Amino acid sequence: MKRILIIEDQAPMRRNLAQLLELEGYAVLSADNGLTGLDLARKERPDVILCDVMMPGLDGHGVIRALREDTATTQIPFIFLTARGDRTDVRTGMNFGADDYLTKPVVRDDLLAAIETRLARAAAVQAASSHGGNFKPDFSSAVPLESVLGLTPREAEVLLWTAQGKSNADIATILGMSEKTVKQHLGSVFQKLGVEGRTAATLRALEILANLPGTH
Amino acid sequence: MKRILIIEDQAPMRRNLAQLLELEGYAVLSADNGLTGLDLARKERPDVILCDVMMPGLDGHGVIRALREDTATTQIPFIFLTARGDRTDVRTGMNFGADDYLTKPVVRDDLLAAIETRLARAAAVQAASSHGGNFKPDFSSAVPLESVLGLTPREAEVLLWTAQGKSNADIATILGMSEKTVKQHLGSVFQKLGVEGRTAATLRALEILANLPGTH
DNA sequence: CCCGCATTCGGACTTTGGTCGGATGGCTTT
DNA sequence: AAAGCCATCCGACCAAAGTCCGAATGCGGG
Repeated sequence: MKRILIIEDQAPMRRNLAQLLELEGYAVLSADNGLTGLDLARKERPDVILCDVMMPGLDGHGVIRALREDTATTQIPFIFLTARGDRTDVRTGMNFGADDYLTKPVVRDDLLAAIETRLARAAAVQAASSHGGNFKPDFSSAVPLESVLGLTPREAEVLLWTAQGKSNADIATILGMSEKTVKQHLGSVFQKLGVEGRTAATLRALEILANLPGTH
Repeated sequence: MKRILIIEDQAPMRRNLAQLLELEGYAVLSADNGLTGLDLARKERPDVILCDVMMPGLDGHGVIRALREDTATTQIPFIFLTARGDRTDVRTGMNFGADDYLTKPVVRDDLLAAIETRLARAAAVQAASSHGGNFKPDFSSAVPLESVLGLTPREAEVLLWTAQGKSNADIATILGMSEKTVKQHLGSVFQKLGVEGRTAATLRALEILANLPGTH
């Protein structure tokens, strides 16, 4: 079940929204001010956040700014609620990284449509990144292995080819060395990584090569 | 350099936007109608799309609907341009999954702020999914290997343990069979996957085990 | 200059991985 | 019921991987 966080200082409006969403099958969390809302968002990581702009203390803009600064909450869809016709408010909110806004009084259909759209969008992004081609180790450079695992340049090169499924003989040809030397280097690698066998070493290498930033 | 696609049927407005953005250091692509815009978006995968709503033929809503249906373009930030005060247009656009909107006439600062915000947001999402521990193969079940690679249950189990760096002897103990049998199954696996050696097979297995959806 | 280190290679050996052929039992097809 | 397919299993044999010696080269810093 999807979880929605409502941050709204006016009690009747807050209860209205909560009731409406609960009837639609959402799990609702509520906060009556920016600070406790921010706190709840960080702790609970809701699927969508609904937040009023005008609030005493920490207002909606402050809330989203704080959320967007934290990598843990930065991708949570954020919809804010604003008074009708206040164009500047809307723009500043969107420029802080909000995903949508709704003008008060909130119409039921608009609210539900906005929430569902943002949920669908978040799901699409997630699916694209976790399903599509997420596992793409970068075999273009041995440097990361060298620095992260504390290997020598040559050892790192040998491991790089090993992690691509090459045999010792192949690697010897590729790197222009004797097969004995390949074995020698691999032996050092095994020792430094504390593993036995090339497959275990490959796993360690892939952990690094597949988690590199900026490989797109 | 970031690439921006402008879809706008009115030539003066289109040229204005293009010039402004080029001065800011963006690479600009232009289209004067929905269809060619859609085509360009699919081929070029720009970093941001700027699109007018009112256009003869395929309008802005049609464009975004088509883009959101295709997984390749679904996460491209989409900002649409609308005539002032047309609240319904804005809402339907947002409900199709647009990321922001701007009211015409477009103010320079609003435009740049909106673009930068969406770029930053896309970058944040990307960083979160491709940087933090992305490589987490799920070794809890052999079924995916079985179905995706067309292996028998036993073969899939053997491959599952092989991909975790276990030796044939270990696997024999774990699965309660002779080491010879482990070898036999692995041989079949190699043949079915068209690979030589356990490390190459491990890579193929990880491609599947690390890309499974819903492992969060 | 000498020491440490990375890199290179060799021989001889043990262990592991991989292939080939053969056997069993369950299952469907004829 | 017989024939065939397939998954599972195993033994013997050969090839590759990995280990334990030793040793040569070249490069940088105390």
